[in-house]
Amino acid sequence: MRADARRNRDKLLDAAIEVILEAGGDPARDAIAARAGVGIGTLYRHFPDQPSLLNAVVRRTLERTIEAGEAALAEATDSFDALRRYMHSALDHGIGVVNLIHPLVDVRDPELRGRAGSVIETLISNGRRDGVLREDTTAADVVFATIRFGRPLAVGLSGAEERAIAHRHIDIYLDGLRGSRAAEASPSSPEGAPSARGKRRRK
Amino acid sequence: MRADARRNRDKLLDAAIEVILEAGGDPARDAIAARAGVGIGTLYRHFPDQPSLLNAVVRRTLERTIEAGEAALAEATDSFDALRRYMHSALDHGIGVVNLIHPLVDVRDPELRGRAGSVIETLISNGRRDGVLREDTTAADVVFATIRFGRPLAVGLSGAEERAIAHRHIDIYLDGLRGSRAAEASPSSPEGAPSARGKRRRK
Amino acid sequence: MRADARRNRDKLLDAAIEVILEAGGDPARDAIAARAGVGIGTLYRHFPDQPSLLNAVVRRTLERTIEAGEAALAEATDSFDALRRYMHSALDHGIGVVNLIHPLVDVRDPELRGRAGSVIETLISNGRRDGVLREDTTAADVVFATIRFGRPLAVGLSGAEERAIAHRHIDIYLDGLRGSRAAEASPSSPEGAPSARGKRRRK
Amino acid sequence: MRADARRNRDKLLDAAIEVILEAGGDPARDAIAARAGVGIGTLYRHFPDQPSLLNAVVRRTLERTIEAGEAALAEATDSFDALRRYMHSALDHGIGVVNLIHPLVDVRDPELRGRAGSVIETLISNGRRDGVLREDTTAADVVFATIRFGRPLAVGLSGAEERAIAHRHIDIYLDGLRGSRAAEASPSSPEGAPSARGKRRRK
DNA sequence: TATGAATGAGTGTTCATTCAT
DNA sequence: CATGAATGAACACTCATTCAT
Repeated sequence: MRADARRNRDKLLDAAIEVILEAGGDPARDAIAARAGVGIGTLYRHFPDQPSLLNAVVRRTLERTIEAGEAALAEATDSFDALRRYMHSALDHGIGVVNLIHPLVDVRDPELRGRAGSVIETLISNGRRDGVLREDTTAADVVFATIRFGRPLAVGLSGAEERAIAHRHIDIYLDGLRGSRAAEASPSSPEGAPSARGKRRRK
Repeated sequence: MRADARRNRDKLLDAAIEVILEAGGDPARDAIAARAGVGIGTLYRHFPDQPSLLNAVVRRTLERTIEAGEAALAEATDSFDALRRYMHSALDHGIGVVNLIHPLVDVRDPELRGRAGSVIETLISNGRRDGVLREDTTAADVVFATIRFGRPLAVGLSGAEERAIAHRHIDIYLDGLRGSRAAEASPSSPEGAPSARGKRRRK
Repeated sequence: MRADARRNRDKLLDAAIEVILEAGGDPARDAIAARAGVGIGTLYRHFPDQPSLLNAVVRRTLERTIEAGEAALAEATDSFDALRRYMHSALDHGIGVVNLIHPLVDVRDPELRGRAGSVIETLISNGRRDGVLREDTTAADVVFATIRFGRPLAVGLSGAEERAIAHRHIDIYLDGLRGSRAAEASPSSPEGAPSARGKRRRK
Repeated sequence: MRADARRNRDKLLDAAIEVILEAGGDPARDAIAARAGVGIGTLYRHFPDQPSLLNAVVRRTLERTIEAGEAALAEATDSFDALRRYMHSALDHGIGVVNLIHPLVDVRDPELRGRAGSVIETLISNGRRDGVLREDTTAADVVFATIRFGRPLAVGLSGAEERAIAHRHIDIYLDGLRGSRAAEASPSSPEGAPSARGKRRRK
């Protein structure tokens, strides 16, 4: 691939992430091309259809998120701190796009999925081993929640406000994931209730 | 207003809420009309432009949510339970639409805003007074979070899975909102609440 | 026909003439009904389809115009004055609607056509007999021109300005229809010009 | 601008003038696009909204009309002939569109307005200087009348019949604008009539 | 009989995608 | 390869007409 073509491809992906995080999951094509400073034809040359563009966007975001998780595992002072670093980093890397555009996306790459799953599992199992996470913590509690906190609330807040609120929500949520206190505080634990309730609640 | 016109208006609002929660914040007009079982012209008679429809949707959702909050304050066994009931009810009443369509909406009714603010403030101040919420809990910690948990993740999950995950996330988040004394304050955990709540919550 | 029904019919016709002269030849139905102060259903009861409404409008206008012509013949001081009175009266009676809506109208009533034709022919033949109209004056020179001057210019002028301009144009045009002067004044007649011009003009 | 784009723009303007003169002032967009032989999207690319299209149409017509007037001033044998050439040319160049679509149009270009006004004023002042126009001739007598004669009567006449009638009406009207003989021909002028008439006529 | 709500075909406009330059 | 003009299907909206109240 020629150098200029590679450069255009990168500009397009960056532009797509920006536009998606600003305007939602169904980005206007010319908006992306205009943001990237190229013609609409160039966008279609690099990404002939919608899935190919969105897949590339998700892939780029996932790669960055996984790297953030691996770094967190390597650098964190303890296993709770590792999870915390991971979730905040994912937010900063735009993990929200995954959710927004997912219906149209199909990232199958086994290597990528493997690394992503591995990072999450390690974060959770370390936390449970060290007694800093609830015993019943699942991957869904981390993955889906991270995606949820990455989505813009889109209520007219500035980007800075959005980010501040999201980080705050993550901190509170992480506190809810702590095992120790929950375990101590509720010896006659209500743990069974939620799942039971869940079953009854769904129609 | 004629009886049939009122009926159609209600059908349209219900349909709009359904479609918005399924398909996102910019619902296709014919989809709403078709869902309501009326012609497209009828939709435009009742809601001549997009803001008027979305405002009505938000208003209806807010009214229901406020009522749920007032009921929670009246019926809850303790102030943490009241907040818990409120957040789960808001989710069940489709609070997520508020977020999704907010950019186009402008609900100014002071009476409604007053009631909404009053419910939230009471829930939080009661909780802090009783030492079951973090000292630094703010309205934003409740309002924005409730909206966030109300939004569909839209990752190809069924409606039932969506709801189960959202309720689970709320429970974890609520645990994170517990104050320092929460551990001491709730040794006799609120076993009854969940099942009772569960029954009341289903429509 | 009940008295109130007759009243509604009249109100609708008056409203239709007003709306047509203001907004052009394709009047919006609800605008007419609203102007008349009745429901849209009432309009359709009286005039089940477009032609029936427009025919009634044209008929009413023609009747008034014919009466004006007959009065002009009876009261005028001379035959040129009769024609002048007729054209100005036709303008005041809204003759412009005839032209605007004609494509959709089909006034066949032989009696009406007979009276209309008779008035015009008498006006012209009297004028030629008295030497106050060009020898070559035809019915088309009067009928089509009268319609033309009755049409609003619609260039943002007020109703009063419109009427003033139209009456002024009629006076000038009538002067052009005078016979004596034309005959004497253009001995080196411009007759050749039109044909020569005609050749150049047609593409 | 690319050569093909320029070509399409011209085709669209020509088509718009044709359609407007045939069908009236609110031309159907697909009709224009179809007449021009392009897609509807192309029309919107060149003229994103109605005013921009109609402005371009008026501008083109005005330019042609002004050129016709300048040519008439340069080539005419006398000052009455110049005015006659101008009015007939304006008709041939579709001056009628100005009137039909004016409410939606806003041609502000000072240079264009200046040239247009200058041509008209010169035509009239020359005519008055040479004694071939009524002393009280105004620009409105020429401009508005020219527009009026340019409008189709739309009474089911063919294009050729329309044009023949309009040119005939112009010739008669021009005769009415002659000054010298008007004074001589109507010594017992009907001056009283207009005002008396005026009283009766105004409501 | 009058009313105005409901209908849906028709028209206006946007935007994803193709293709000539 | 890059560009941006052209295309037309899809969606938004209006309004003539019908019909329940």
